[in-house]
Amino acid sequence: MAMDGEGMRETAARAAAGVRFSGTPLMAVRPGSAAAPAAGGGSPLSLTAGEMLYAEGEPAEHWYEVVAGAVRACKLTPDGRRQVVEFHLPGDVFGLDEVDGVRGLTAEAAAAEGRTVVIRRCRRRLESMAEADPRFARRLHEMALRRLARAHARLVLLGRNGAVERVAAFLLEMETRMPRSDAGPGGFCLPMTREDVADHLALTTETVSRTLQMLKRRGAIALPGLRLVRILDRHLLQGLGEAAPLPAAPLPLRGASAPGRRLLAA
Amino acid sequence: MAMDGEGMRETAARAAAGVRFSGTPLMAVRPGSAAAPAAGGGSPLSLTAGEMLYAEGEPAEHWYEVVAGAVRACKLTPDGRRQVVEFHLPGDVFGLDEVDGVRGLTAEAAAAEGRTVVIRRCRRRLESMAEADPRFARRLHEMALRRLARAHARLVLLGRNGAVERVAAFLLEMETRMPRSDAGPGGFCLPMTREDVADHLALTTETVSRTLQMLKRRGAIALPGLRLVRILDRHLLQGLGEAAPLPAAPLPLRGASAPGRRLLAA
DNA sequence: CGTTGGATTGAGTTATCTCAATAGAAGTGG
DNA sequence: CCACTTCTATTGAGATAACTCAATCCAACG
Repeated sequence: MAMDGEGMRETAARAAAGVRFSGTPLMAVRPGSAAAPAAGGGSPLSLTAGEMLYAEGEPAEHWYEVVAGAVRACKLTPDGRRQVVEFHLPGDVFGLDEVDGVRGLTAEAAAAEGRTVVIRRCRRRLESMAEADPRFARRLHEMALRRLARAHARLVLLGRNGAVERVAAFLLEMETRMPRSDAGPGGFCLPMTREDVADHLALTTETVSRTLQMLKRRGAIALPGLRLVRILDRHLLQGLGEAAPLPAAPLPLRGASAPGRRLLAA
Repeated sequence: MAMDGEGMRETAARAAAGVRFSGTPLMAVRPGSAAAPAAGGGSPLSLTAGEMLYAEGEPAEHWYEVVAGAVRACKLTPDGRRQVVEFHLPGDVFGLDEVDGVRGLTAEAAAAEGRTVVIRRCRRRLESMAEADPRFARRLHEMALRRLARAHARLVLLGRNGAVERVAAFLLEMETRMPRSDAGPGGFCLPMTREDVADHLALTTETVSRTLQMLKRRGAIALPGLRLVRILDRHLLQGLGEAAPLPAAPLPLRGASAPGRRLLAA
């Protein structure tokens, strides 16, 4: 597996240098900075696959940083349907977008191989920091806005794209977010099961599986291992991930919905 | 139409008393408050159906408040597909969730009858206010978090619900957000076309139409006019809007996807 | 080496989409 | 005020992408 021994220590070291969300450090640990103490403290938690960190509706007392593995943030419907709203990967922070101090999502360890490690810290402390330092508060606000923009992009993906486009977009996103440790260039390890991917893309495991195999047959990706993916033809994948092939002459300027056609076959 | 003459003046008056987003006033105009001048100023704009306020990618210089009609905030794909991410209704403010000062969504007047009226104000001024008053900055942050939670709820709706559930949820939401001016108790006017609704719920106009007619046949709603809706059986709608009917004995605790079955017929 | 849980593959079903036609409002100009 | 156009909404019939159910495969693990 990718996230143990050397690999894991490397990730932990990077985390110690500054908490990140999507590439922007939340708290750069400059010596003497107000942020330094909070970045230093915190309790590491080690979770096995499926373990829950918190559930929707609970009071929100902590926020978290992923060190290794992956966390899924999901909504559950009373009848057992599940929507994975977001995956949190090593370096990401999560659990600080709560309204009125109540969890809006459920967070569970997703990584199926190895353990998922997170660092837990106090929300109260973060809040007092934000009150003391307006620039820090602004940073938090900006992070929330970025997540909002992300959620909007996902709405389009789920609302207006077919299975091929969803899976292609997901693979391209994961490639940029995961450390490319295995499988050479363009290769990475998916830290979650097909079921998790399906619940994220609003598909079934069967459709995810079939779509991956189709992308492989088409030469867009290679699947060197159960969880390993290597991007072979990024351009092809991007084409599939962005839109359906444009219709020729009678361009439907307002045809709002038209998922990719005839793409699973051959 | 509902939003002219008396009705419209009423809405404008309410707006003058304080800018609201989803029930929480953004700037309560207390005499002498720092917020008062900003709430007072601003240029009113009158738009005809389809007119664009701003487009994705443009620099974001202003924010807006809806006075009458409705605004749709949408994403457009290069091939003409559209996803209405949110509708902004009278009393709502929008256009202040931008990342790096660039529009992430396109905003257009949606209301098909009458004109859409918005008030435009300077983002710069809002930002300096936020810098001056941490409590105000906090309010802005909270509003963003609320919109994020809303986006998450919509992800579930689009990802894990069938057409009936989406339409039912939409009607219930609109009932709470729209002024109940026409059509008596539980009655309101949809300020957008079926196409807008379809692009919001990720359906086609045909499916929206068929679903509405089905809800009418079932006695859940009445459709006294083209755009008028009256909720007759809120309980039934809520049942349809929340989840598919629970399967009897063999409960699929992990069956993640199962859109409502056999609901369009009869 | 058998067991277990995830992943894949196959065959049939269906909810929703597409295409096409009709019906109804709203607006325009004589 | 009434034809005429135009846009929106509804209804019908057939096509299809994705789902469901079911079987098999495979890797990991005890």
